[in-house]
Formats: sequence, C-alpha cells, structure tokens
Amino acid sequence: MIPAIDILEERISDVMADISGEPDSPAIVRLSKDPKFGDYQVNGVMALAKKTKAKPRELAEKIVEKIDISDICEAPEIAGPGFINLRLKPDYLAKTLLEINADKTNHLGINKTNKPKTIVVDFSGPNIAKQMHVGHLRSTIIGDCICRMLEFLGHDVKRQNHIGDWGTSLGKVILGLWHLRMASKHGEPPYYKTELSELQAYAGDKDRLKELCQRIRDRHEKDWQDDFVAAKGDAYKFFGPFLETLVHAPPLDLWEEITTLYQYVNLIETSVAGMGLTVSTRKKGDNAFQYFQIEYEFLSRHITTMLQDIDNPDNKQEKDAWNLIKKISLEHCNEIYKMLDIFFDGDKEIRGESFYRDMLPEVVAQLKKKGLAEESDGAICAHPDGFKNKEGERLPLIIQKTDGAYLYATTDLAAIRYRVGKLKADTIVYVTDARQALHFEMVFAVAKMAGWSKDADLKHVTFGSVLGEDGKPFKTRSGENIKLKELLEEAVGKARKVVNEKNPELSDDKKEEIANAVGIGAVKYADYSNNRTSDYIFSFEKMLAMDGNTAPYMQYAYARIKSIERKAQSKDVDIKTELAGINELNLTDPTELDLAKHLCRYGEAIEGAAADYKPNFLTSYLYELAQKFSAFYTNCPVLKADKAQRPTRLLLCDLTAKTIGHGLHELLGINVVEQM
RNA sequence: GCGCCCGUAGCUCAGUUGGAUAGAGCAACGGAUUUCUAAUCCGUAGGCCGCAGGUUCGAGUCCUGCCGGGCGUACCA
Repeated sequence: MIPAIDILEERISDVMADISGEPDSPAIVRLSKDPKFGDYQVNGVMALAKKTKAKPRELAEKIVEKIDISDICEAPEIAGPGFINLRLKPDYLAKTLLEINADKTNHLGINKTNKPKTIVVDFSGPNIAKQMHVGHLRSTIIGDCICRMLEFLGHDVKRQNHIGDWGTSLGKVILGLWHLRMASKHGEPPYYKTELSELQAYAGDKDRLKELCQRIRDRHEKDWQDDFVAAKGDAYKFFGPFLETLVHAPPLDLWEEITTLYQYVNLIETSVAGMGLTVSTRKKGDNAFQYFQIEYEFLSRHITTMLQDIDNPDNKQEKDAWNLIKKISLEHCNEIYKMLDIFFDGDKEIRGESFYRDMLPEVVAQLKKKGLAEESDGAICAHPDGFKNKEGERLPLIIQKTDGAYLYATTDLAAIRYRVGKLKADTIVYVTDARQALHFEMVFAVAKMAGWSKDADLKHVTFGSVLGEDGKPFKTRSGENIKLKELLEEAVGKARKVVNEKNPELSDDKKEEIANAVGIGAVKYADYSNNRTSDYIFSFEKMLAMDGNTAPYMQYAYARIKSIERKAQSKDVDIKTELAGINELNLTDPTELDLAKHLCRYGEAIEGAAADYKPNFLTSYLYELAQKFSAFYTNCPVLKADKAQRPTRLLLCDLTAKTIGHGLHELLGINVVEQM
C-alpha cells in the first residue's frame, strides 16, 4: 500500500509537468490545516503559475480537468488564490482499512522501500570510565528509534555503539585504581575520600590548597617508590598483583568506587595545575623500565599514552586495568540498555574507539602523506578548508597530541574508513548532541578531502540538552551528573505509586509490569515528543501526567481497547470471526470517519519521521490517533452496536490498537500493557 | 571577537522544499459519568510569532541589521 499523499503527489505532479512543460513541478500535497479545506491541499500550483507566468486559478482549473484521482478523492475543488482541495472518498478509506486488516505481517499494510540503503547509525557512545548519566539518554534512545524506523522501512541498518574506551578518561580511571590499591595501605577511611572533600573545600584558598597538594604529591611519590623494583617494574609489589586479583573477582561495589576515584584524580589534576609539582613515572618506549619525573597534572595523560601502546609488555598494568574497567562498565551499560529495552549485538555493534586502535597510526600517516596534516606546536593537525579561528587563521583538527596520544578525531576518522570500506555504508548517521557540531563538520571535511567518505552521506543528527526545572543543565544539587539508573528507577517508582492508587486490586506482578512500562515509557516518550533539536525541561510530573501528549495517555488508550476485547468474550462476541469475514465497512459517524482517515496515514507519519530523523513527528501522529480514538470511544458504542455497525467499529478498535502498539513498541521501544 | 543554534498563548512546546483565519497540551473557566476503564470526552477564554527593515501575489518560515539567551571556538568527548 502506498500512502495516499504519495500517490496524489505523483499523479498531480505529472499532470502539472505535462501542462506546463516544466519537468520539475512538484504538487506539494500537504494535510489540510482546516477540515473545511478537505483532507489534503495542493500548494504547488501558485509557484508553478509564477514560474510560467500563468494565472494561478486558470492553471488550477486545467490541472483539475486532467488529473485522474477519482479512485481516491471526491471531485477536487479550487479555492483561494489557487489551492486545490482534496477530500478522500469513504470507499477509499474502507478499502485501505480492509487492506491493512488483511496484512498479516505486522507491517500494517505499509510497503518497504524500493531503494534500500546500508545505513550506519552511530549512537549512545557512553564513556566506559564513567557511569551512564542523563547526558547519554538522548543519544541512546533517539538513535535506537532512528534504527527501528529505518529498519521498518526496509533499510539495512548497522547499529554502532562507539563507546569511549581509548581516550584520556581511561588514563584517569587507571590512575584511580592505583589510588584504590594504595589507599588500602593507609587504612580507613580511604585517603581519596577525605582528600576529595578537602580539595573541594580549599578550592578558594590558594595557600591551604598548595599545602594539601604538596602533601598528596609526597605521599604519592613515596607509595610509588615502595611499589617499585627497578628491574621488574613500577607496579611490581602491590598494584600489579592487585589488578590480577581484581580481574578475576571484582568486588560488587567497585563500579561505585570508580566514580569517586575518577572525580578524585580529576580534581587533583585541576588543582595542581601550574604548581610545578612532579612525580616519578615510567617512560614510554621499547626499552624496559626507564623512569623520569612528570608534572603531576599530566600524569593521567601519560598513562593514556601507555594504554594506547597496549601491546608493549611493559604496559601490562594498563592493559589489565583497561580490561577490568571495560568488563564492569559494559555490565553496567547493559543493565541500563535492558531497562530501556535497547539491544546491541556484542562486538559486532559495540565497537568502541579501541576497535580502531590498529588503524590510527595509518590514519595519521595517510593524512600526512596526502599533505592534509602537519605538525603544529608539537601536535599533528589537519586543517580542512573553510574553517577559520578568531584571527582568521586556519582552524586545526588535532589528530595526534604532543605526547603521541590519539583523540576522538582520529578514531572518528578511522571509523569512517571502516564504515565506508568494510561495512559498505551509503549513509552514516551520528546521533550526538549539538555541541559537537563543529567537530563533526571538520571530521567530515577531512574525510572528504582524504577521499575516505567516497559517496557516502555523512549526517550529524544533533539534539539539545536535558535541563532541570530551573532551565539549567540537569544536575544534582551538588552539581554532579544525574545517574541514568537512578533517574529511571525514580520514574518507575513514581509510576508504581500511581498504579497502586488507581488499581490496587491488580496482582503484584501486573503492577510491576505496568509500573515499568509506564515509568520507563514516560521518560522515553517525553524525550521523543519534544523537538529533537531543542533543549527540554525534564519534569517527572509532566511526563507522568495522564492528560496530554504523554506515555500514560497513549498506554491508557491502548489498554481501553484491550478491555473491550476482553469484555467481548464474556458477551459472546467473537472478534476474530467477525473481523475475518469483514468485506465492507459502514463508516457513518464523524468520529468514525475521522479515526479511519487517521489510521490510513500511519505510513505517511513514519516516512516523515524517518526522513528528518524526528521522532516527534511520530509521537504527534500517535497522540492524534489516541485522541481521535477517545472521541470515537465516547461517541460510538462498540459491543452494544447493532449488527450493521459492529464489525466496522471492531475493526477500527483493532487497527487502532495495532497501530498504537506498533508505534509505541516497535518504533519507539515503549512497552504497552493490557490493563492499567 | 568569530561561528552555530534558539526567541511562537501565563507555563511547556508543535508548526512539513514560503501557502488560506498561527495550532496542541498544561494551568483557568463552563459542561458531560446508573461507562465498553473518567488515567476520558465536549466547549470557552487566552497571541505585535523578540524588535526593525527587505524579498514575495503570500513570511512564524527566506535575506539584512539590532536586542535577549544557549553552545562552540588546539592537544577532553
């Protein structure tokens, strides 16, 4: 089944081209704004009239005479300055609904594309050094929805979770683990906890801060010396063995502890900046175990360069630590993905930065060879055309740091080569927040100049920030990121409370199922229903409201239909048989016609949402559907209807439930429930 | 400084290559319930689409300037 709007667009455009001799004469068929203008309006006549210097109304008459759309619409009407208004025939609606009913493939009569493409969707991308927080929510769920829509339309979608497992933050966590081991030598409470609060407290007091940093540095140096055996390594006595135990049996609360340790390392490095404190560390290189003093604030970055030289046996401690962090972090991510009903297929789809590690030297070498990258202030930079800084000089894209480490620009470039070359991508969609727009523009430009993107379409799908009730970035009172897990648990908890109030007689299992569907659904739906590109204010109260464009309202509409179906059984109405034998409809009530028309437009809605990667087009459609259903439900009895009307109404119910269920569950990844 | 995004009803937001009288929801007010789940429906009220110019038969939408807000702008992602 082809959506009516597409058929009309094609037929009318053809006639317009024919009459005017202009091959590019789009009809621009759109939904009418006002029911008195019919169901669809043709907007393209005036533009064509201008182009060909014709009178718009006369042109419209000529077009109306020639178009043959009588199988779909009533006689077209010309109105205003040159609009053509179209009204769908009830026969067409009936035929379409019966066609949808006859489709047993869960595709609701919607065709797959005749031009399937290979589309890589890069989304979620959490950093494995940190817990998933509210900042990861949008990329994760919007990306998932885009994948679901494109898959439904018949494209070959390749999900890619470009997790951050190769950058600077890993160095910080590895250093954090080192502190974890050292702290156990110094007794309770662990020094990193007390010092973390001290560092925060002294932030404004230069002298005390300096004294504190000196103390921290001195202990650090002593611990390092104690751990070190010149010929064997700098983590020989304690840290190395500690890691080996951890890899085999990580304690349950380790992940929580890592968050604190990360903060601790981060804060030390910002605090000691410019103080001139140095500590001992191992040199990078092929000769075993040489040592030097490094500025304290650069230590974690130095550790990152060791990690990025992972196959060097000297760097076993970094490798072990990295494997450990990766393992427990992925367990944490998968727990969140499970809550959100999002699935990644192992190494095939969870392909982090480290996946490209062997390709990074080649990326840099190739760009140098092509004359696209050069050294500048010690770093290797590419300078894509068309980007200027404040002095009007060329803006650099750093692909290798002074210390030799690679960055996200490098892995992004390697990923483009892989996705175009190996995955055969026609399109690569990047779902990340709008702040990274410049980064991706530059990466895309470099990839193009290097010839790596070939004919692939590189698309940055941006989104706005999640804000708190105060309109500022959504954080805890102490300014920390809000953990996604806690946020989702809170949503489920609030939903649970409502279910308990509204429907106390349900079984505990049912209540839990509903609380999960409603709570998680509310968070996801609220995100989807806002314009992707703008910021939005996170409010449990609004997203869990039972009125308005919310998940609970949608789920309730669905549950009501299911309730009719249950009721039917007790009244000896056999819905299956009645729907199976249906071959003509009786659409008479205005709410029936309105609902019927909307049901026929589902395909249009999905196409529109997928074309612009905008889930809110889909939620708008679904919300209108639920509203139209509710109006129908109030006006038209279903089970008590007479024999002539009941099958039609049962069909409207069935198709509405299928459409809402499909939209929510298959495309938005939100669960529906039979009872609420 | 430069670049990108945003400014629409009291609040939160839609608004489809420029189309007819700018739409929802919340809140407010008025009505509907011996129900197929009222977690609902129907109605009323509410607007200089930031301001000022321009292009156009037609501008919330495109262009220019200004005001206000957010973000980015070399070794984080």
